[in-house]
Amino acid sequence: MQTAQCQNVNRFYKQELQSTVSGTITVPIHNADIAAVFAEIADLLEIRGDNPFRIRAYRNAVRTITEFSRDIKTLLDSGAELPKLPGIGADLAGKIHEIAKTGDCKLLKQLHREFPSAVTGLLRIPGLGPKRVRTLYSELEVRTTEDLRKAARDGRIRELPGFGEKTESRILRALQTQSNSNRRFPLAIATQYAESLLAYVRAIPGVTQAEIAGSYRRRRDTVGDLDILASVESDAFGVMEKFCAYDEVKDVLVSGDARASVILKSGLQVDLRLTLPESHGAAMHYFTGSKAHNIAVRRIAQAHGLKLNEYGLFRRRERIAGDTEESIFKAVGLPLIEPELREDRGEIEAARAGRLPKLVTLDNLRGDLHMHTKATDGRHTILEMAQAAAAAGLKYIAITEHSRRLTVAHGFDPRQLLKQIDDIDRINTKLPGMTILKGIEVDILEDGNLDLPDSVLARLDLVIGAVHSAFHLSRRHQTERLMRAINQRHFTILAHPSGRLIGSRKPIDFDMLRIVREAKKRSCFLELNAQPDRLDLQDIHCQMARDEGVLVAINSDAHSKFDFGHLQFGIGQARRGWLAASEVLNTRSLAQLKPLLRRTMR
DNA sequence: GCCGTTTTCGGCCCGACTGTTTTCAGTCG
Repeated sequence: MQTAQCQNVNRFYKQELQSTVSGTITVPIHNADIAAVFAEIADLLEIRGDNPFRIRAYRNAVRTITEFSRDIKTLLDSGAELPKLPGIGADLAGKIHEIAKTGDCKLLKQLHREFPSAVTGLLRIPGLGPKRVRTLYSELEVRTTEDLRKAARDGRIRELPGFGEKTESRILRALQTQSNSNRRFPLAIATQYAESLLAYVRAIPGVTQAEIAGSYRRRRDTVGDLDILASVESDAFGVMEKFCAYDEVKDVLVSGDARASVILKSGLQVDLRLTLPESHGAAMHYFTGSKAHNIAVRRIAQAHGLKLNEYGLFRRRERIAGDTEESIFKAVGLPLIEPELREDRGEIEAARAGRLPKLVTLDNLRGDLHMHTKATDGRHTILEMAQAAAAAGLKYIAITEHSRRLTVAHGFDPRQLLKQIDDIDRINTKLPGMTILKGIEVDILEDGNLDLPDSVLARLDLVIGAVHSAFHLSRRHQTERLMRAINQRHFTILAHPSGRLIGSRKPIDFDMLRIVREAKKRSCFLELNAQPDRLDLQDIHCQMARDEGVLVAINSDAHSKFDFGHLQFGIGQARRGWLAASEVLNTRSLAQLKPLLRRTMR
């Protein structure tokens, strides 16, 4: 049966290769492209001064489409209906069809006749919103940041109604630092700045407690800024001044009684909000977000005749909840929703129905199935890695070196791998309480074959397959490559499935749902690689694996004995993907794990 | 432009800070 399947995949794959070679190339339209059209429409409508709710509808659609896990164009091309998506009505659905079909949108073209596309770029400049951009364009014909710089330098901006000298110089300053302003920091990097700053804030006299809220608390893979929330005694004095005097502060953007924003020398923006203890829970909820989640919860409050803001939950003037987050949720009839779930991706409905998952925690992990040693591109020996893993509370690990194709990493050939198998057998006899499994991170070649022969792979406990080359292949080609890899006889886990590197490399293009379903069929697993610049699977794909019943392995991909700390970031991402401990492969005991890895079962 | 625990029309989340203003608009989160 396996052979027949492989042949099918093989045939399909070759057809795909031929069609690629014969040059029938059409510009692919991805969900991101459709979302980008709607985002530009929203920007231009806003500059035009259109109905704010119409604009919001486009912005909501951007989010919905970006997070929709299936490729819309592929879906529509296959003849399937566009499923009913929240916030997408008849009109927007029509435009989605239009964009998927033609790559363009009449409304956008029409807007371009009123405003050049470039003006939307001006909205990214801090201090410039739609009204000012419109004024700049209509009064001074400012279209680009270059036009803007010139107008500011010439002193023409200060003359405009509603503008002034300060606004003009602020624009000039913003233009100088613009390259940094939209930068998002990987969570692990932000963590380094956050922890020492938080300790500093906690030590300011008058501060009774301080926490980090925002996307940091929701464990997003990157954060745009840090939101620190500090409860202060009612007579506290000088807290803001102390905060702004922090050693690493480069620039103070705003500073009032309740709120201050600063830029650190690293470029990271930090907002501090002060709150009184009775409002701490309300403020934590409010500033943890996400925005979409907050709006949804506020709507529920409204439906109960209540008003929710960062100070509490109110019935008319009376505060009825707010000291803890739990009190807020309870008062609107919901159980506490974990921060990682607060994205308005169904968590409120699940909470209502009592279907919230009990999310996996770091303590649940019993093993780590992906790491390297100094034999290839790691820094420590097998024994050192095993000891560090044991110290981190793990019961088993798998050593998974690169394969020969990855020469830069000194990947193993069959002979080297066989020698390591012997080494591990020897070391295993000396390590009570820790088991080392024998594995490999074998390259998935461009044709979907693996970089080492079955005869060698058969000797291992697990085979992790990974893409390290040919990132550019077409969606169809890439999908078939991965399908073929998963169907290899000894394949166990698909490592860092999308290959993305946060901030530097886009994910490869493939049909994730097809791969997830194939993994299910073949009793394979998907990895959530916990390296801070990977965090791959992404959250929504964890959710997809969960929905399809495929277990996810949360692995450190450690290249050093100090890298087991990565696992906390993997856990954060897994929690964002709704995963419970039972849905994570390496929460299993070794005895439970082994049968799952045994390929003879397939 | 979407949507319905009161609704197919009339709503649509809420407040702080700044600068340019003399009471508020614009921006931001």
